[in-house]
Amino acid sequence: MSKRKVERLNLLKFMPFRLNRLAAEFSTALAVEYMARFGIDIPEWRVLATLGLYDTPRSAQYVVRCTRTHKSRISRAVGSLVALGYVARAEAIDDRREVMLELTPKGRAVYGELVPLLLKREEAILSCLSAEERAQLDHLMDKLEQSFDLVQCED
Amino acid sequence: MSKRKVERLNLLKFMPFRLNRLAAEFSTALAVEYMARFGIDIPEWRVLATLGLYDTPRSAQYVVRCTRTHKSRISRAVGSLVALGYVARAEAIDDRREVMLELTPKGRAVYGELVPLLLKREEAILSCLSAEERAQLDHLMDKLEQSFDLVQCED
DNA sequence: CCTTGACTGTTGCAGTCGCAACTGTATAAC
DNA sequence: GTTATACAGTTGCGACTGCAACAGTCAAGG
Repeated sequence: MSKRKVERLNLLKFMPFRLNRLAAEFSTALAVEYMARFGIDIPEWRVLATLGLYDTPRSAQYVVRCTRTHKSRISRAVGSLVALGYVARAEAIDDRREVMLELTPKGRAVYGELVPLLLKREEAILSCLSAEERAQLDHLMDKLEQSFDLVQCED
Repeated sequence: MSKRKVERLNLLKFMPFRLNRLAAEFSTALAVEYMARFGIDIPEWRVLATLGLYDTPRSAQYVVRCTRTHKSRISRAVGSLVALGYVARAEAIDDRREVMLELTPKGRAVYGELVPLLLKREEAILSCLSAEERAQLDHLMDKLEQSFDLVQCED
């Protein structure tokens, strides 16, 4: 009796594994656009993307919340971007603990050049899905993100 | 003239970013099950899962292909698992370059204990989706994986 | 004012990762 | 048999990451 059959798990059907693989592949496919061309990596791209979305300076803390990336990672990414001349640091006037960040003209130029390339790449990858499937994907991501409380990024 | 409006990109709607975040959150939520309890990390879990699916030994190279994880990472993960007594290494008879791997009884016990826990966790996280939505998710992942050629893992 | 606690951003440190070089083995060509 | 090429797995090394400790700043309470 007993000796129940062992429950098995197919890694290829296991969602966290699949998501990790897909995310890694997706990122790698896009990274070629900014890695070599502009000398920036993923965390740096995230800072660039966050700052590029607005026309007014944002604090580092804001970037941390928006990108859900660890503050040490953001801090170092900002350091690199400043060294590259893409981002300028300035003290905040109202709260001198904060570091206000904004894109330099050079940084804006890179942003303006990079965004269409990345959107085109994303589009190319998602082109294996129909319009309806893409809407589904968007919807599913929304729901999963909400269940993880990943959505807060107030303006 | 000119000075076209700069195309912008909302990171929160950008699929590679969303996938990365979701994958990280998903993995973290599951990692608590095996990290503390059995002292293994993600690459080690992948090896365990691959070997646990079958009753016969597999080569390290097989695990590499199946998990799409770099061979150095697999090599080190196997080292840890051997040290923990979960996995046994043996030379292959037909090709002495290969290292054949199989779970020890202790490793099988861990696998048998771990799998239900992980499936339960996965289930809990995906429970925010309806049955239809889950089928959609599965289908979308399949299509995206195929477009990346992530599917090959022959038996 | 002064103390306490909280918050922002930086940095030292230890752990992890991927690349590339290396060892040992197999296979093919001669 | 010998040589050359290809492959499996390991390991040293440099790069990156997160954690925790830290310095500087702010706000509240006595």
